[in-house]
Amino acid sequence: MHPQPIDVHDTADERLRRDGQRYTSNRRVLIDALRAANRPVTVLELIDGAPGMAQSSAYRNLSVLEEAGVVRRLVTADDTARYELAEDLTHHHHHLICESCGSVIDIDVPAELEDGVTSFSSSVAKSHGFRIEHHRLDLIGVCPACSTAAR
Amino acid sequence: MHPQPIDVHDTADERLRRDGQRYTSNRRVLIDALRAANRPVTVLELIDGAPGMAQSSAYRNLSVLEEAGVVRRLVTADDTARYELAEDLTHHHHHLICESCGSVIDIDVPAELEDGVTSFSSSVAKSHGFRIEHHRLDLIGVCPACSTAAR
DNA sequence: TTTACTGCAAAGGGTTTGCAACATG
DNA sequence: CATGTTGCAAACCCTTTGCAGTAAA
Repeated sequence: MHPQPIDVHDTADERLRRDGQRYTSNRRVLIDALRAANRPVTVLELIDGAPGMAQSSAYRNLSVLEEAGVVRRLVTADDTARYELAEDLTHHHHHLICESCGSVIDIDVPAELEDGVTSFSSSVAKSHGFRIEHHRLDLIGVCPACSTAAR
Repeated sequence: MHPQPIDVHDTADERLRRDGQRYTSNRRVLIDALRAANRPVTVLELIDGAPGMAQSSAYRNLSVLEEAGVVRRLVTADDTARYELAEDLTHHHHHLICESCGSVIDIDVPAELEDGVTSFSSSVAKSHGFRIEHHRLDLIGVCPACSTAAR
């Protein structure tokens, strides 16, 4: 996929510069937190994990990072936004969502299924005149912790 | 699937009663609007289409209807909730979403692809200890209207 | 005649924005 | 030193809730 391993910070820096933005320490902290999480995290989680960063800075920076294509914003089951690193900095994946507690886990999908989605996608693009940018395949249910807690 | 055609109003009435609720005229209006829309609609759209219904009633009723399994609440790209009739009152389908204007269109997925998702789903259920309730396969891009407007 | 439903208005909670101070190229 | 960035606080918007009155079983 990638000729050589991508350095997330270098890439972030580069993409921000392209937008006339700077790769500040707040932004670096956010990227590190997202990388460490390995799952989509809420803004509140990010703020809690980065004491000293103002809420507004977190929101503003995430928005700038999204604009630069470094992170992706998701809205899943609850109404709070979650962020993850852009797929070209990690890998293509999908999500397993607990509709009880809202937690999200990354999952990988078999190549055959992925291919099926891709070809379906292009046929819909044609029939509906859409330019399709990406797709989203979520499995939604109740996580082990929540089903245990409900007992 | 259904031995005989389901009447949406009868079913709504029945499911509400089961919950100790009544099928009032406000609720009927919402159901009719959802049925006419044939796509997920925002609460604001529903309120606009039902003059005289208080915002709070719309939100409360949609919530009651969701609880009764008559409607489904979605959060797609923008952060506003959208509602549609429950799938067992319509049919299983997926969504084509414009990330520019937020509009949502219902789409049907080929049976083979659907089967692939189902079997993947049960393997994930096993491996992660999740009880999987449903899935979501969205195609996300830019609708014809928005790509034209951008020119 | 009890219980659910309604509209109104106020509160709630995640997110955005105005502004003056700060930091970076 | 010009422009981007920050923190603070206020504003914003969608949604929820308290309450007193109304309607249905």
